[in-house]
Amino acid sequence: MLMKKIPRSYFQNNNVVFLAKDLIGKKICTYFNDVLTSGIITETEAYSGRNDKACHANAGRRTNRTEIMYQRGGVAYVYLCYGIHHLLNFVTNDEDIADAILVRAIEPVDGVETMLSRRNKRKPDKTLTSGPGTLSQALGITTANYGMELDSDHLWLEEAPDLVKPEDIESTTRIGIDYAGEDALLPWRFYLKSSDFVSKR
DNA sequence: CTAACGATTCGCT
DNA sequence: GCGAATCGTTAGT
Repeated sequence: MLMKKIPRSYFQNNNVVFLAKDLIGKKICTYFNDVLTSGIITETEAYSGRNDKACHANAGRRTNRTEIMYQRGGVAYVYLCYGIHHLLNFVTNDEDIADAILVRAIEPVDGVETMLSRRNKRKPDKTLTSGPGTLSQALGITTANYGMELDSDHLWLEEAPDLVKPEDIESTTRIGIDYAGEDALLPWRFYLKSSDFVSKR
């Protein structure tokens, strides 16, 4: 099935919360070492560079790590969490506005054998890609892909294969950001209700 | 230079 | 349910 690649301009939308929800159901693909792996995005979280204490680049915070978030939307922000997990984000909005979307879960589609191998697993189940660290591992994404364009030959997104209606999507508070104070209450996490591949209910 | 810690995961109880 | 794993980033001395 031939699907249309999503252009980088898609990520330049100025509403990161809208985009985080809109990304549910879309397909993310990687092509490393002549192997295609892909999955349907089932869970995301929005982070706003302005007025969001949970965001690494909140209030103009500019470091080597967050620098990529200030680029024009359409590139990857990958960072190492707990010294172990590589977490994948999509940089969105315009230049100098450090919005990003964390991909928290996908439903495997192509290259399941490769994903199993990368994850050191024998059989596919919901633990294969239902979490921000595990899906990155399954797709072969590491901090080496920091700054990679999201319409490149190695990492790209495709239009949703199936229609996802607004009522198919649940919105809740974001995970693991208790340090953000009142911003931890924002309903900026989205997931596909019908999917088994969701990190937490 | 030093120390604390994290947008997590896994194994063990 | 709890705690270890593990290291780059960050802020403070």
